[in-house]
Amino acid sequence: MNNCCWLDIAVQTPAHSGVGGLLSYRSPVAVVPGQLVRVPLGKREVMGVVWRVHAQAPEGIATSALKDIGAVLDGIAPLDEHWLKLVQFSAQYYQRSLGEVALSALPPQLRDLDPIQLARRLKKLPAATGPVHAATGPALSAQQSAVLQHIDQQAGPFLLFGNTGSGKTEVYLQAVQRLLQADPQAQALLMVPEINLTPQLEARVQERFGSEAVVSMHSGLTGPQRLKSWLAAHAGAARIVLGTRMAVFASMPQLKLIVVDEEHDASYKQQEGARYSARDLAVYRGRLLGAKVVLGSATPSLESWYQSRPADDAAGDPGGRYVRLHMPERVGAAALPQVRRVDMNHQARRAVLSAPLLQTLQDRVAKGEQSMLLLNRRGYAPVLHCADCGWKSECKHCSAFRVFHKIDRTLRCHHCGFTDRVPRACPACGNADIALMGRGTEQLEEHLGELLADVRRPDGGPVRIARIDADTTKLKGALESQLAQVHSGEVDILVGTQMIAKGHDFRRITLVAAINPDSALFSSDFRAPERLFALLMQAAGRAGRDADQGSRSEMLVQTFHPTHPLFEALKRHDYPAFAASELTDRTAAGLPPISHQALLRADARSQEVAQGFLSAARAALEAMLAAMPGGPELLEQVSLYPAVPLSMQRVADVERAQMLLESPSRSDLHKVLAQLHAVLHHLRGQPEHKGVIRWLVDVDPQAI
DNA sequence: AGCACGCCGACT
DNA sequence: GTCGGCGTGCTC
Repeated sequence: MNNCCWLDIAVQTPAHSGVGGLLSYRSPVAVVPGQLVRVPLGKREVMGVVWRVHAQAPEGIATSALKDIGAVLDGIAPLDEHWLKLVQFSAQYYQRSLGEVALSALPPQLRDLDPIQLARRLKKLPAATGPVHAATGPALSAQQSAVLQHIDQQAGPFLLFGNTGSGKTEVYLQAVQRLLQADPQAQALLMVPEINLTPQLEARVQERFGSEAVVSMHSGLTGPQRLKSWLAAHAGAARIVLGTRMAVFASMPQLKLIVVDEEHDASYKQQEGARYSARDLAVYRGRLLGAKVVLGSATPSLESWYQSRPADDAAGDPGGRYVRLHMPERVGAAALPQVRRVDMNHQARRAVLSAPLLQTLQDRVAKGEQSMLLLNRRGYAPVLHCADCGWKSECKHCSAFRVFHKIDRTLRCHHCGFTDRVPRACPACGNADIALMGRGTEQLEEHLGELLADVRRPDGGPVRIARIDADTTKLKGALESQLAQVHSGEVDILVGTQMIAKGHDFRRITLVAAINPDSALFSSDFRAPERLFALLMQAAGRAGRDADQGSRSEMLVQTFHPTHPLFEALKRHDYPAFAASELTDRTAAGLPPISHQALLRADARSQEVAQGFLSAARAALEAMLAAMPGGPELLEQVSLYPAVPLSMQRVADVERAQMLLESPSRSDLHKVLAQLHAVLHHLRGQPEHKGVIRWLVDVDPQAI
């Protein structure tokens, strides 16, 4: 056998599996790092990515134990060094195995197809396109031109802080256009938070740059579509890649510009497997490549806002690492809607719709204008309740109430999906009089129909009410068709969850109302106010985007706390004021973005086992650090909190507990996290922790 | 994670 | 007598 070399190869094995690192193989033929290969692993053959190539056999493992690699996928160019580095960084930062991150960043079809099928697929690929011709865009406003000039001249990364309607998308498109003009080989990556938002951006980008050079990457694609997009990007033929968070891992050898639209959106954080933040990885990737990175939002995350703070010489603060660019004006001079707070303390007790809101709704309907009502709770009523014995519609598998859905008379758990028919009488005491508590979108829709039954549209017809939430959009294409109804003016009042506030342009809507936003003001989640503010600002931006309607569009907020600073800032459309007050609170409490957090979570059949595992981990970690050079200093910088149940403690009969790690220093936090694997691996073998189902690490968690 | 091997209950 | 439940252990 002609032994050319020994290889370290990344294969899909999770970090906790005992073979979390790179595996060594022997190769009879020359290969290079980044090459895709098939290798034997146990009884099967899997795909791997060549990470390192050695001329000598590895130490610490018998040469006889090393297997030969299988086929080399030589029809696919090796992944470049930057991609390998991005994956390496992600794996280390988010505490997962290299192979897991590498392989999940590749299209699944690449793993599953055998080499012959793959070769056939490769042959069908379109050839690389020539220079991309861009259609002429609209004339830029002065502030758009100024922002583009900054992006041209400075290194970034940039935080583009621009109101809804200020023309951020046009800035992105022009930035791409300038890039492609300056560098005919260059590629650009545009990310949006949700799959729902890709079609409209896709249409706009294709209209400008043609469809040849544009591909999409998101989880809604079929296997073959995704493979095709990936290969086109990898080969450099796709010059513009549009996608959701997964697209941050797209192989793009000529990547020169990354745009993260609505950068504050929580969807950029992956919530399973490697829990990466695509926004943060975009910034890292940009620095790695020397590519420009533009993060855009009307309500930036406090992380990005803080990171783009100007220097304060008096306080000795050198400022953040991002460049903040501001676009305050709305294109076409459309004013932001006027915000009116309705004090619910002065309304009829338990009224869902206040008198002023009802009156305004009637007026709008009579004038033929559209309204949008936001209620962050789907279903009919959140809880079913027996007044006699106190029974509530709890889910027997989760620590949550099951929600009453009137349409099919079911009680549904929104966490585990457990569903059955609504009981006729109280299951605990037999009382036939069981009552509904609270209101969801389904009930709001029904109530509105009753309350506005006598109101007529200008054409004399009855009010038309539509509801859009996760229940009405489950079927494929349902969201699109419902949105089309709204656009065509068939709908007078749109009721929905936050789903309707995000990104969709409803040009005819002149009234937006938040029905019951108060719970976020007093949530145990410290980011709840930030999310509420972003949601309401975004919803406000939906109203009256047409200039002729802007002057009379308004937003109503029903609240028991009308003087709350959040609503004061909302009334003035003043994100900076809101951010400043939040940052003051966060600083005082030592919370992100001032500090950095990680969560260690354990799942078990019982809460005791889950917490016991975490407590043991905490003790072992402390003992280990105390004995380590530099460890005691680290422990002073990194707080290890006691294990607590998750706020959603039990889901589908699994008890969940977590331990928070917090530090003002990101690097110190990571030094501690680096010790975790060894500790947890050791604990896992002990009999008292046998009941642990799984553990996971969440770095920079989005909710604690 | 897969995928084996391995040792105890209800079926052709 | 076998099919199959998922506990335990290994994968260069």
